[in-house]
Amino acid sequence: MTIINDSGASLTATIRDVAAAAGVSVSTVSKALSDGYRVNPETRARVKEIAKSLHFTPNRQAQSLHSGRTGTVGLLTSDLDGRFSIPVMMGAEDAFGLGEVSVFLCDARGDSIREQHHVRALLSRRVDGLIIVGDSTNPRDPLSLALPIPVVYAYAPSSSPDDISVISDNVGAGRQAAEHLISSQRDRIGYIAGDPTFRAATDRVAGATASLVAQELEFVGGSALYGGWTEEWGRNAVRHLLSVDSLMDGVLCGNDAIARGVVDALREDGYDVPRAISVLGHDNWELIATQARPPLSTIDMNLEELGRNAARLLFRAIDGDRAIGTHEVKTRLIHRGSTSPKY
Amino acid sequence: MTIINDSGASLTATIRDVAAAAGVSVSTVSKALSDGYRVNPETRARVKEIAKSLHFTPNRQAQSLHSGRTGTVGLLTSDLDGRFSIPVMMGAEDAFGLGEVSVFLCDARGDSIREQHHVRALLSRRVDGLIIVGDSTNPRDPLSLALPIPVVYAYAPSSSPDDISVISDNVGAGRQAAEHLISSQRDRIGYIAGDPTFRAATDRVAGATASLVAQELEFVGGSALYGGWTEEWGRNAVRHLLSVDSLMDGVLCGNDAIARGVVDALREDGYDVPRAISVLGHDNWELIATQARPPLSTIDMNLEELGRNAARLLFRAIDGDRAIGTHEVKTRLIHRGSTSPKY
DNA sequence: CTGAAAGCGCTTACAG
DNA sequence: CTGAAAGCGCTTACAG
Repeated sequence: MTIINDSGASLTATIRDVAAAAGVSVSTVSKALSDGYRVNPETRARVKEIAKSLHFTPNRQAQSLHSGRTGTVGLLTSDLDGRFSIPVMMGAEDAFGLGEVSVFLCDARGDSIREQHHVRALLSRRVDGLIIVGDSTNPRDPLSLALPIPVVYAYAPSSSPDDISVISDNVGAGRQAAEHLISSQRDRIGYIAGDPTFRAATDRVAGATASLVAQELEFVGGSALYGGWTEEWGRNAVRHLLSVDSLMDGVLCGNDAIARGVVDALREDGYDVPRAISVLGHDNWELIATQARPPLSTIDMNLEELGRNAARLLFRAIDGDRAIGTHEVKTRLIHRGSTSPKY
Repeated sequence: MTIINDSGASLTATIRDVAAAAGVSVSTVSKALSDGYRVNPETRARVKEIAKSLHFTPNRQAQSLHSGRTGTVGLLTSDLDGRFSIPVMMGAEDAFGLGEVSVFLCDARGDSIREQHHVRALLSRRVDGLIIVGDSTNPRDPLSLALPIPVVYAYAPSSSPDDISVISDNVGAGRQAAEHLISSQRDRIGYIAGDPTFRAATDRVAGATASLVAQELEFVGGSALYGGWTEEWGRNAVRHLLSVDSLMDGVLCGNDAIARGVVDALREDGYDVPRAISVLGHDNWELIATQARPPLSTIDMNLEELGRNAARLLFRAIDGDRAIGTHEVKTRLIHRGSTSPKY
């Protein structure tokens, strides 16, 4: 948008305005502003001076016509209101923003038609690459269009091994969780898992199971209890587990909502958390975890780091180095009040 | 990024490739693809056919050199992880996405240096306009740079009356909350407010106070109790209020976290929510509100609508119609289990 | 060291 | 109806 003022000059100056004001040619202005070109130091100084006084900002759209790169990237999410995609996006935005690239945000709202539509729009803007961030850890179908630019799948991996994906190490997270309880001398551990249709739920259970087995332990009741991701499920399930083993001393939970339900039920039933029974969640949802009584120990997925990695992998791919395969980011134990040594 | 295949043809076709393949001039292709130009129907059909087979997508960057508009807009947020900015952004993205405009996302992280940096980057990309999404309802200083493009402030209004701002009607929200309790035959109402340095806290109290006064009522203890936005504050404050008036029959809370603390404390102390004491929150944070026992009635700020309005106002401004001033969006009562008629 | 020219991918009067 | 030309804002060999 160009606004013309009284004197007829454009409010957003072009390189020609600068050239005219400096009394040199357009090409000289271009070189003077670019560094790395041989230009008389005085000329350069004067041009820069004038460019600044005119608030000249080179038009990146025009520049990109030459470089072939636009310095833009598309971030395509399937659920903007998702608790998982936001931190991933923050990380990516952060990694890109430091360089010179700007990110286009598109929300497909879980609709593949909408997704295609957005991809086309992004292509017409000649983005240099694409990050597809998913809303669950379940693998997803790769984009159906053949794209002339690199794509990185974040959080939800592509189901194709030839694509570039970055995910959380949920199996490792499960292991990390179990090891934390085991190292706190807990040996009667129950597992209250989330919705079994979610890969995150089963992966976490798998990791935890492996750790128990390594210690020749097994879960209270023989195996993990699957349900939903809610507090209510946590409350109900923990009471059931206690009816199976009244001496249970540790509970692993599929996420923090479940864990919160568990600590609420235990407190109401007169159990001492964390001394008698330690409780560990997943996801580190601050809103829930910090306000619980006691505040929840939990496993953080390092989602911002995941987003940063996705950005880095995309950079590499844009530079021709496609690191195909699924890259995992390590999780991190957050120690709060719901876990402690037994004695 | 252009990938060259075996035959030497560019993978991302240009208008010249189409022209060559169709045996017509570049200008004819341009017109054929644009509709609204007089072109032989057969030529047009053939050109479209070929364009499609070549996967031709016009380069919007190049197009914008002529139109003066890029069809892009900047969304500058001060806290991407904020619970408030996300829905606002969703609304804006939604309103823009339906048209032909793409949105650049920038997260300033509450840092005004970073903000300036992002604004400059956006300017160099020649965005047609800017939406500044705040992280609280407190008015903020307008952008210091003089911009050649329109700006809309969302959620946090600009402190300048000459700017365009869209906010939630928090005074109205407070009124709506109080009227809901009053119409449920509650007449001994306490108010547990949030952090008094937040405009949202004081606005909501102001609205509720006005409604009570209109009924010749006053809050338990004479006035609202300010504290923090936490569950713990809610638990402590409600017990204090009960010590002041053991017959209190309604509690208005500054947000849902406070309300959740309140219902927890009441349940633990043996009060019947909602019959004996009704409790109402603000913000409609699903994660907290739906999981509370009972689920929380609350006031929703319609943030997506706020975002959509911001987008519409920006559209208008880009078209030359700057609706300056502060536009309010109405809030909405969400009725769940924590409020009910008294008898 | 500086500038005229060609060109990036497209559009739009203007001739024919 | 079609195409050659000029131009949008910039960059980059190429002469001078």
